Amino acid sequence: MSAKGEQGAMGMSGTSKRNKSTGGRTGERAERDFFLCDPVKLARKLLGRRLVRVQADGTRLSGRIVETEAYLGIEDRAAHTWGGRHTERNHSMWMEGGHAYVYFTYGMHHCLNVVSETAERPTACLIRAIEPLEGLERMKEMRAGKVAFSRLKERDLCSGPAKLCQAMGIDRGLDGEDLARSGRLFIELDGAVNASRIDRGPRVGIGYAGEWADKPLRFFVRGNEHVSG
DNA sequence: ATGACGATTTACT
DNA sequence: GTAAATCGTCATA
Repeated sequence: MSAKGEQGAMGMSGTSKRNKSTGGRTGERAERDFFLCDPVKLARKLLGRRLVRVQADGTRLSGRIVETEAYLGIEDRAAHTWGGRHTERNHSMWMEGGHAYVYFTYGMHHCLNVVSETAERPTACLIRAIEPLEGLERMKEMRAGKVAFSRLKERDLCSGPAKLCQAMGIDRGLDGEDLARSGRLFIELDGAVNASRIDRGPRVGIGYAGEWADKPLRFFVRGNEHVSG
């Protein structure tokens, strides 16, 4: 495919330095072509990358993506676009790759997807977990209220699709956001994960999807503490 | 207009 | 381990 933004291009040897909690250096940003591939490829490519959320007051929150799920669109019974469904809620899944699809569920939770492929194919990747890197204190505040502030551990902040949305202040106001252009929500390319460190398994919470429930479309960084479940 | 249902999380036995 | 919370969305009527 395109030369830019492909997997494995980043420094693999131990010399690359990782900037922790204070976000001094900014990484190279994911451009449009990064997202224009099938959702399984994107789910793997997203692992290790940095999800960045810049809040209204300028606070920068970020985390390393460690768990994703691919949703294959019309044929995929577990996908919101199954059978060609195109509704008000899932409209963003019918946008070009690189847009955000944020939906509300269970009457209280939001989940973030990264749309893949072109507008003709309504596919996406669910971001299921990130490892917090920047703005941990702010994330803690955002999460507090549900869980007693003092009892919140780092691994409680973003180890689930709705938790990370709460921690980063992601809701339907960011539905349809273009991650390739937005200043509020985007992906930085530091830290691709080697294929040998990626495990896969069935997707979570879609038992209703018949044969599609068993397909191994969930990807995660093996052994990472922030992976859900 | 209405009823059933979640791509989840938390608290509790 | 199980169950409650809680309401926007969608299919059906």
